[in-house]
Amino acid sequence: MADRYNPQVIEPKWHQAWDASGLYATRRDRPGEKFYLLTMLPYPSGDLHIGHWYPMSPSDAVARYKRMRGYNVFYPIGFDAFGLPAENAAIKRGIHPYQWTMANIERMRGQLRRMGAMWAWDREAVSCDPRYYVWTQWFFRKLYDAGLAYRKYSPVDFCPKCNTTLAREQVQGDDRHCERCGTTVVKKELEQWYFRITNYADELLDFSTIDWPERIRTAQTNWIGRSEGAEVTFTSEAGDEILIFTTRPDTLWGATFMVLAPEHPLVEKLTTPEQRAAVTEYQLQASRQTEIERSSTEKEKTGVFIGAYAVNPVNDERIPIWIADYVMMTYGTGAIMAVPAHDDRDFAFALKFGLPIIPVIERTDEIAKSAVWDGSVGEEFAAALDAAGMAWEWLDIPERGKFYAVTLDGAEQTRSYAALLQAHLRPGHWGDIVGHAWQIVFADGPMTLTSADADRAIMARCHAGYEYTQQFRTTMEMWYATEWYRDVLYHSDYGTMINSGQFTGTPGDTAKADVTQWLEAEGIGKFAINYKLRDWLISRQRYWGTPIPMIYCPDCGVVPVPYEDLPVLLPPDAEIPPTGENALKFDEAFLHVKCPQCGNEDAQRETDTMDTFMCSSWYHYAYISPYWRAGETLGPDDMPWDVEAGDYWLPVDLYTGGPEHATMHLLYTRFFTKALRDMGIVSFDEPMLRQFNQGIILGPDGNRMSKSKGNVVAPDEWVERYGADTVRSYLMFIGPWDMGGPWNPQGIEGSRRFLERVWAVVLDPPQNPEEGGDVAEAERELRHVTHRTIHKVTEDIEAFKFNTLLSALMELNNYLMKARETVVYGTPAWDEALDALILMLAPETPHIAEELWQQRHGQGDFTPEQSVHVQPWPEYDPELAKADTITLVVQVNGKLRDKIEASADITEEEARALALASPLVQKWLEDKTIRKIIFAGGKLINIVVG
RNA sequence: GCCGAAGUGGCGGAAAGGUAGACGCGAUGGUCUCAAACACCAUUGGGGGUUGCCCCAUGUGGGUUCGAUUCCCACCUUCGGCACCA
Repeated sequence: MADRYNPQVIEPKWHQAWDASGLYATRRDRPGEKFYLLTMLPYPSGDLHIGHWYPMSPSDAVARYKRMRGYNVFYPIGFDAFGLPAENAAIKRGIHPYQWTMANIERMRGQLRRMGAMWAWDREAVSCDPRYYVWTQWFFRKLYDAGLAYRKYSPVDFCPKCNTTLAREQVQGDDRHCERCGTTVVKKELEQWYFRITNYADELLDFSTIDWPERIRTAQTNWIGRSEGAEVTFTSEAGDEILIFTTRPDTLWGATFMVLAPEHPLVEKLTTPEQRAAVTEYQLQASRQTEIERSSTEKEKTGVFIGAYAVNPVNDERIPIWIADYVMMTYGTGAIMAVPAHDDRDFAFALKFGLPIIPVIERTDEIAKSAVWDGSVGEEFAAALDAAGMAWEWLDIPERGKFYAVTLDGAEQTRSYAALLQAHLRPGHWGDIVGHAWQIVFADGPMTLTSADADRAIMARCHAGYEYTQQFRTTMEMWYATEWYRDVLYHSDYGTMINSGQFTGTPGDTAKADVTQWLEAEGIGKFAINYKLRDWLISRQRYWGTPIPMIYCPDCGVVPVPYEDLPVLLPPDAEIPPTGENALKFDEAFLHVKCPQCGNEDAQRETDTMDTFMCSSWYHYAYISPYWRAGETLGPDDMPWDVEAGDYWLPVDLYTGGPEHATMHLLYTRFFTKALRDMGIVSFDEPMLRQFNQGIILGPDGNRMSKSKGNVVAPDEWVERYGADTVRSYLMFIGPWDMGGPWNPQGIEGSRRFLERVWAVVLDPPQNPEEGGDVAEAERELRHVTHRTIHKVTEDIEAFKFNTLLSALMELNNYLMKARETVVYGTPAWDEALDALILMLAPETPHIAEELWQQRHGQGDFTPEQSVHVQPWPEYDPELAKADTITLVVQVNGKLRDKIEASADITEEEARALALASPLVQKWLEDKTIRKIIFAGGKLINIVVG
């Protein structure tokens, strides 16, 4: 009997042997292609939980697999070591952020090594090391020199608790809270540094050269938010030009008012004295708004009329100008034309404030509705509707009574209905048609809602004729009161233009382009594109980050730190103020500096540090040659890594990580590479060719793991109990890698049992061997099973389907357990099967695979050439995988009726004969005629009877 | 509201348009044991039955097909992200 499987012994043993033999040193001498596999670098928060292992175990398996396939694999790791938690820990515990971070990194290195991953530790890079951040600063300077970094005085989101500004991506939720600590952010006016990521907006929308998950591409596309439309100049009555952006120039004729953002610069000038007080009050309220925690997501529209009017340039209509907080100063031009008939926000605003709503685009479905109140027409109306084939029903509104609710389909029917209605109306009464047409039909003829003037005329007649309508300010408001109408009152279709002067009748598919062209010809407006994407705000008012290498001189102004003076070092002895304020502001030695341009002694350093996403935008380059040229003097023409090595390894072939970075890190790093390309530093357009996002491992209760829920799974204790191989394989077995799922503390037992059984199959002799049997046949069957498994496992690992990969290996092992007791034990086919099993386990469970491989093939002292992890991946032989017999599935009308063992190369003729001969099948054919027989894929036959 | 993902046994989950529930967990019964644990063997979607059988079942309702968990249409639910972007 061999020793029992004891991971506590073999795992440390192999860690040591692998390290000592240099097995995982990065090599370029293998015959195959290079493969740069990158997994998102961890933040050293202190403890690794199982959530860190979840992305890393499968990534490591892929790296190992690729190596067995002959690739030169580069699989580096490092630490994203700047950031707020270190500073907060410093305040709380009186430890310097550097010490805190380094202690955590040391602890995590140990935990990561216990996983047995094949990381290239010789290429480790830590972003808070001055030898690292000197290059982060160098990149900042290059971006500055390229005009991609600029400083702007602007209102920014500021977290009072973290004491720093946040990028737009880092502010979340309706209450606009800080991503990190949950505190509601405030607006602050500060001088801040930005990167011009917006220069690359269009290029960032192009994913054609990279294989990234759809959800990431969609998230980035939505985030960049490109819209095409037009900029159009409206003019105030006093002659001020008000520029607006619209995606719907085809709706210009329906603009019945304008809305400016409360902070729009023209508000001051345009506001009339009578409205001044109300406007100022509203502006104040709006500016405070982000500071107030909003309790509800209901966004009731608010706004104030500023007293002034503008002229709609397409039809010379005089329209009022309002301010409202639903218009953002930061998007477009900060001013809009409001087209309430075809924009839901404008529609809600107009309804609330009684502004006219004039449809200028036809519905594409041509549906119309008409409500005719009981008594407005004679009783013969119902029969007339039926005779004309018009759909109607009686509806009853308790306070208002009954009405004929007529639904009309198409222009033709709507027209004839208008005539029919008019003919049946009693004197002094009316009925409305809404949707495809917009009319009030009176006994003496219809009035149509074609303009704001028409709206006023209609209301005047209604008010005079029927007291009930006097509560309504506009025709649309009156119609809106009938609930049954609501779904046809507003739409945003691209339909045929109506009520639009010379453009009336322009079809929806060309309307936008036609109007834009005309606007340009008339000099009223021009084609324009807008993005939601804003420039990347990188300034952080914190100590623990990369100092921004800039100097402010009383004489020269903003002066960049010369390349040769880099790095600007963080003062290691800085005192972290308990308030969380930036220690650099109080560090006299850091702060005061001589101007590098004019020598003025009163210059000051920039005290802000960079967003840590700057560090992670280029870490995959740092790994190429970590701490490159440390201590040397740098210049603008240097290369930030070993070019020869970079040319070999770059770009990243596969990037694995979480999808939560979709609009931050993954967008920034693409921008960064494109900027480097334009500087001539790299020659490719995208940093990572392929990306795969894993899911989230949940707590045993199915919830996200968090300290507050008390459901965090710590890997250390599980490794102690079961070994790293069991933890690794269980994490891969739970389910599809990209789906995540709950950690089941009982489920892991199965993974451990599986490895125990592998151990037993490989090392233990038969327990109750069977006597006799056909050896050749048994070998053929075993080879069939082995090669089918190789095929399946190879396909699965290529597709990152580790759960089904492992279940295939379990099946093979289950088969071997039974086969061990037969004559096949000890045959060449048996040995081949054991080797294949071990080789296929090597990527997922590297320690047990190494141990078993060495027990079978080891020759004394371990050398890296002998390792299971450099053996070639088993070859799949399709001939051997083929089975001799199949189970022919026989269906009658698609229902399973019999299964018949048959030769694998059975012909359709033979299959028919077999199937029809089956008594189980014949039962279902009695009294029936065979209509058709389908023979599919050599494994199924379906008899169709009727 | 918009975008994305997903609904299959008691649970995690399998199924190139072709035997629904692979593999594993749990459960039940058995072997071993003084006993327990481990291990091993058997059973394990629901219902019926004449027990070498049948019916029902993949969120709901339709459709395409000889055949649908898979494709199409509509809807419901859950999770994740974005959210007044003109």
